[in-house]
Amino acid sequence: MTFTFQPEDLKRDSGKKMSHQHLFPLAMEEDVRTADAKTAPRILDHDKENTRSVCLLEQKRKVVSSNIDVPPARKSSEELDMDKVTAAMVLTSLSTSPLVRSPPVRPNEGLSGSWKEGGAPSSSCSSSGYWSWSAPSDQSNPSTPSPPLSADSSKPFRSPAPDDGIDEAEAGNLLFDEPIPRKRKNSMKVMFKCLWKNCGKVLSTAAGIQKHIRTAHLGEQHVRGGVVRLLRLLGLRRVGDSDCSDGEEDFYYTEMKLNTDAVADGLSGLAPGSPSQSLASPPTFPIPDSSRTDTPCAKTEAKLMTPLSRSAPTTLYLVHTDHAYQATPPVTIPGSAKFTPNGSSFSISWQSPPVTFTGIPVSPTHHHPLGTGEQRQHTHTVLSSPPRGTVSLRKPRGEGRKCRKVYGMEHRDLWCTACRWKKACQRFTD
DNA sequence: GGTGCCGGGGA
DNA sequence: TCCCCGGCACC
Repeated sequence: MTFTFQPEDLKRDSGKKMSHQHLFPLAMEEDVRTADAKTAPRILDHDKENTRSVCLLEQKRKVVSSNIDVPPARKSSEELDMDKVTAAMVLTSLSTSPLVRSPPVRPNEGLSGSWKEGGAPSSSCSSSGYWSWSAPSDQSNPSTPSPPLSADSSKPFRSPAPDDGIDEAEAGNLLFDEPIPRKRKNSMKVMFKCLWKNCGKVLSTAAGIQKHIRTAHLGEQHVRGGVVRLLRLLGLRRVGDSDCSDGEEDFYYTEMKLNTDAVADGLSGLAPGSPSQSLASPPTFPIPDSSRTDTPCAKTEAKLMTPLSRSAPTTLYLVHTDHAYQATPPVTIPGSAKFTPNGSSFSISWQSPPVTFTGIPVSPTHHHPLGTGEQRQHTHTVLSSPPRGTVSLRKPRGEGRKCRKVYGMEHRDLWCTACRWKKACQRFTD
């Protein structure tokens, strides 16, 4: 696969090579030293230049090979550095605000690569041009769908993190959403990915990922810093946090911007539910092939909702709660999310009301003495029908016999006035 | 098509 | 305010 960014990359590489001498004199010195050690006895200026040029060539080769895709064999040589790289990358991503972070500005760009969608290609991916491709197509032709995803392009967008299996699964999942460029504009979501080795869990909230890291990786001794962390999560992040008694987990997760469709389509298997995640973190289910299916996104974060199908429950929920007379919770979301409740199902304690997603649509529990069936049906109609333009809060039709039925047309004078006037019957009220 | 009833209009 | 009716939704 060829990338449109390659010229820029090459130019950048050349520029980097030039700047490399100035910006990283130590490395140059080291190279020169090693070269000098080899050719020390016969040091001449000309020889120096030669060795320097050789070093430049080598260095250029290094830089290029670190920026442009390298076959996977490269990983073995650099795998030991990945932890450092990952740590640096996480530091970078943490030191910048997730909202204003600009992908191209990134130290360690050559090695770590910006594995966000807009940045340089990831060095660990043999064909990572997908995300980088989408960026120009975003600008030039926003309505164009993403390029044909060939089979070998299924390793997009990925971090150089060591956990490749999970990343591949996740990346493959992220590929399933088609026109990423357009959707990314209005439906980006920041996810948090655990960078712990062989973990790679992705949660939708920092709290969730921190808790995950804390509990799953760092151990429980960090719970004591929960207050500090809570303050930080409440917007006081990294303020007064200098003692570093806590927050160690910050270095084990990173943020990544995801398309919400990708999230919606593929997030379900990502977060192995630490059951006390915050409300935004999606519950997960064991997916055997690590491919993501629908996620039960019946949560408050509308950002995670797919605009079409998955927004329906939310919309219904909102519409539903708008009508106060419909006292029942929106549990009759008609087959919206195909929950596959495993044994423990999940009664996540997020605020979305008493929904215990057991997979069975719960019928409203009105206590109408007579006419529960009709009432229920009416409620269902309200829920399943789109919000009408004409808000006709038409009263549900009374089920009892009315004057018309009781007395018949021939005894219309016996009707109640309302019935005579074609109004709601006042005699046989429901 | 029958029925309930909302919305509107005329007196 | 009373009375009537068109029209709509539901059955």
